[in-house]
Amino acid sequence: MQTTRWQKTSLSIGDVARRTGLNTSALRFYEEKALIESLRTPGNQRRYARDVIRRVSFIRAAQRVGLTLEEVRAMLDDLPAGRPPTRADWQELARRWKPWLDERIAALERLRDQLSSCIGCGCLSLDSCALYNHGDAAGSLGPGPRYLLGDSPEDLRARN
Amino acid sequence: MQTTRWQKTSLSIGDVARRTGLNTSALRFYEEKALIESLRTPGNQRRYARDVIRRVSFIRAAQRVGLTLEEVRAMLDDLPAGRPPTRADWQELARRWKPWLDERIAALERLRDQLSSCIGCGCLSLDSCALYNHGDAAGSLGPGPRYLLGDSPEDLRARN
DNA sequence: CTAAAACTTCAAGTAAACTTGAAGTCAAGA
DNA sequence: TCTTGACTTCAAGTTTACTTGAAGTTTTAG
Repeated sequence: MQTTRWQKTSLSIGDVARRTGLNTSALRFYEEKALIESLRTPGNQRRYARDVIRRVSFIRAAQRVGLTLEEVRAMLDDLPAGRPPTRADWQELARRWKPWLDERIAALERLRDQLSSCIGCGCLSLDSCALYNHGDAAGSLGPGPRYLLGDSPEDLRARN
Repeated sequence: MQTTRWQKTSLSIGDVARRTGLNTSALRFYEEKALIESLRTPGNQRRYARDVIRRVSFIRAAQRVGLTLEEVRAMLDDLPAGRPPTRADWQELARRWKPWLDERIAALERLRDQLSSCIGCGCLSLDSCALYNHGDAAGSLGPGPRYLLGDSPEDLRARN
């Protein structure tokens, strides 16, 4: 474990793990998936540029709102290759991301409102109920678990 | 394939699949996970009560906002056993669910605002930046993919 | 009554996002 | 110098939520 003396120019995988809260195995996995990159020491150990922290943090933030790693990779591909991204580069990325996030929020709000008005409605004509419209955009998300940030129902129940 | 003559009292697995938009295999899987239940014909085929449609729709809706099947099962366990749930039962469930959904929406909004103000800030003191606070509640969600409803970044880019 | 459609079980496969373990190499402090 | 701790690769395992396929049975329409 290296102690920060002045300003380190390169970080070991353990350094990055500590600063991002991720496991080293996750970082190697991300590299394998071309989400991050590294140089090697003569002894074949990874050394990361400082901006990898920002990059990893972005990845995690994106995951939290429901993006897959593939989707995140696609977004990160828009960042310039070869040179470390500037503030403007990140801003551009954020700008592109925001409407997507806004849509996501809107969809969640729609669903909440639907549920409030529909789940309790007791309607017997199932066909007219928004809950039963399975033909909408969110129909087939594919396999695998999907969850977001926040509490589980258990947490909520425990709280009352 | 049975044609609805008057009002059927029990539904085959194919009926339920058609009405919910799910695959029959998914319905068997849900039953295995105790999310739904069925009776059997003398020939060992499944027959569902009509309220299974509502139940399945609820499951899908909950999944869309990010609940795991386990979490959904926990919520459904609050419904009365033995008798078909009444309108009041569903209302109660919706009531319990709403604040959770609201929290979720709020968290998404917080994240959006953080990103708008933070990603583009170019701050060099990483420690003070919200993006870099990996110690928050959403830190460890475990393995597996997580995604929600909505467009992928590709969709958004294609649209402009 | 018979053929086809729909159903049954069970085992195995898939995808995403990692983790774990084995077996060995590198780096840093005493 | 030596001994840890940190690192390396690679293969295999884990979880969630299903799907697919094989091999056989039931139901239903004609």
